[in-house]
Amino acid sequence: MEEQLSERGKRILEAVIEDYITTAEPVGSRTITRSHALALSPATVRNVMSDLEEMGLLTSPHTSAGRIPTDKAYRLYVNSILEAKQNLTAGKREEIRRHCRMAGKDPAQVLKEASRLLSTTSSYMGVVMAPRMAANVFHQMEFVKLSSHRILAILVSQNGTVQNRLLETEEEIPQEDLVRMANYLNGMLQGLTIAQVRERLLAELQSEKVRYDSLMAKAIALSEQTIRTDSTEIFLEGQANILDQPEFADAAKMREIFRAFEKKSLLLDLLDRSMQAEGVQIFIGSESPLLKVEGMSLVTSTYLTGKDTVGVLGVIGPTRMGYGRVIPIVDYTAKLISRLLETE
Amino acid sequence: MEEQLSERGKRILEAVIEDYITTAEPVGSRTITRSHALALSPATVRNVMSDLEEMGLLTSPHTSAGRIPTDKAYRLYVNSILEAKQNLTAGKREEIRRHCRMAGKDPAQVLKEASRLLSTTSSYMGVVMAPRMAANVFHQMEFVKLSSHRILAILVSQNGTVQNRLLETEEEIPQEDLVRMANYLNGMLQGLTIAQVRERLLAELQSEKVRYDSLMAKAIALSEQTIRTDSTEIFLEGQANILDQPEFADAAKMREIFRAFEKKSLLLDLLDRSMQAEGVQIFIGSESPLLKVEGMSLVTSTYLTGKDTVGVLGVIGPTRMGYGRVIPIVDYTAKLISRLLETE
DNA sequence: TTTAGCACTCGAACTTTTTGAGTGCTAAAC
DNA sequence: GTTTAGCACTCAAAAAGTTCGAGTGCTAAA
Repeated sequence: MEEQLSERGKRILEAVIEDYITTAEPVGSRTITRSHALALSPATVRNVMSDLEEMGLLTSPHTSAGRIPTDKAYRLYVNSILEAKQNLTAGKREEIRRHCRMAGKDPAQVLKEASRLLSTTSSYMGVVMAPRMAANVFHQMEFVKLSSHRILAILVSQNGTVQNRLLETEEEIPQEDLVRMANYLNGMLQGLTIAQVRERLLAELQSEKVRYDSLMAKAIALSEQTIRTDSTEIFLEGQANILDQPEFADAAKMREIFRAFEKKSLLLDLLDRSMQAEGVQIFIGSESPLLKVEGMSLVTSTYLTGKDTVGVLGVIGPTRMGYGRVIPIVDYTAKLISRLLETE
Repeated sequence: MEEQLSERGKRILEAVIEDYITTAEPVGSRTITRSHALALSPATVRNVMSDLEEMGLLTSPHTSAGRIPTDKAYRLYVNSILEAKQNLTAGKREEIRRHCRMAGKDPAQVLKEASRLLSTTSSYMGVVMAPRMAANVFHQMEFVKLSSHRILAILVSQNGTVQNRLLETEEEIPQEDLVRMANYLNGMLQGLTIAQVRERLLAELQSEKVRYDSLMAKAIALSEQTIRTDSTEIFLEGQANILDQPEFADAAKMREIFRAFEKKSLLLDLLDRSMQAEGVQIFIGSESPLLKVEGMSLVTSTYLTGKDTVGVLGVIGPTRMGYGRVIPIVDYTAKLISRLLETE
């Protein structure tokens, strides 16, 4: 631990990690000398590996097996060793762009597609957290009368997000009243964020002015109902991909993972956390309670609309994940999505 | 085969099936005499079971194991033996109703919720096929201008289904033109089904009248773009539930199942097929190519809006499924959904 | 400092043995 | 003619025992 890692140590650690990433088997000293053209004998490598184990970077599942990297080793790997390799080949870029036919899709569809995209290109799980509704900018509201007592309220945000809600009314409201209500609201709420809209509506409900105008009171009540929901959506795609990972081959483990990701609240916490900082972030196994148990890692990046960070997306895979491959994928996808969501 | 099934044979077959459903283990003659209070010795039961095997209703995985029902036996079971037990307890009904907070949800959300509901109450997979968009009745169309070259087209059906699409336009279209376009279309398309709308739009595109009115031509082109998509949506929920089924304990099998249900086209075929007949239908293992390989069964029921069968929902589980429990769940849920989707 | 050599370890894979649930058949009992 | 007790037989699954080999740590020589 205290001793600084030598250049040679680094190279060998890197070799162990990379072998382990591809094979999922404990790596022995022989294997390394063969595959990684180091001019060293297995015995020497063994000595170094022994040092690395001392430092808490490697462990062996049992005496007579090879060694596997610890979470600490992965952390070191992604922080310092991996640095240089972060650009995507033109081919991969093309592949990502080709895969994503986003024309004519509204934001929710774009994000879902992005999640699928992340999962297929990485061959792990793709995850996208949608922007909080509250941060969207109100554009316009519409009341569509479906039948005498049923009204469909449609809320359109500046970025093209549509939210709708069926409302049942006590008494029938004539069509022209609905139009007037919508006009009134649209005038009042133009350009506010949804969060501000919510505040405004609540304030308005109290005000004198409204109390004497029953139509406007109704308008506000209806729109308040429409806007009430605010669950942050998470798109999680490609869960079947992790079935192919050898470390999850046994049924019990699989079940555990599926259950863990079924309730999305823990995942939400984690994604929220990764929204604090901008750009690519990596959570490795034990660094998060959700990932720890299952031996998973998460690579995320925030995405923007305009200049504001609004959401986060990423890839979830085994701790033994091809970070060098996944990081640029996540990075590039985030930038792509940011561009697609631009409100122009 | 040729010999008709005796009353005693029926009772024993029923016993085998019910035991097998609960334990997932081959059932032996001893077990039956103990658990099912038949006044018979194991030896007698053995003779009868031997007959049943002859008839192709039972098989044994190997000589010294108990017996398991064949698909043919399940078929017989659900057709003739099960009949009487098809009503749901009040408690279960209450549970289903309680689970489903549908207030204010549009049809798509209702259906998704229904699928989840089916999966949790049955503890298998829930599946719902949404009504074909083409069968919906056009209610109104709206063009919302988001920015100079981006228009959000919103299509509302009579039943509250909302479909929207972002359109990029070459030149800027003024707000009042958008309103006029919408009015024109709404007048023209009122009350048609979406299928008819599509035809009408294509016909209109050809017509003389439109050719000289560029605004209307534009309107029709835009709405035609909006309406173009027609993929039938399928909501499949609770896939994690099948992880708990002992017959799928090994990883390879699991993977196979997940892969099979990932591409939904085969499932779509099957669901389409079950829409031919009204009410509850059951597909057992070998009766369908999709289910055969994985040893699964499907219990479906059609649901209606008004008097028209519009969609189908159901439960997918192992062939060894608690049919007696699942059938009423599916039946009741279908009726519930039909009621919720009523357009009044 | 590096490396060849060697005894040692220990899980994985394979083989053998044991166990017991379950069968089919026969002959006696009802 | 059914039904049942009795018994030899079967065969997968579990348990116990073997073998195998990748990999280690240590020592001593290069």
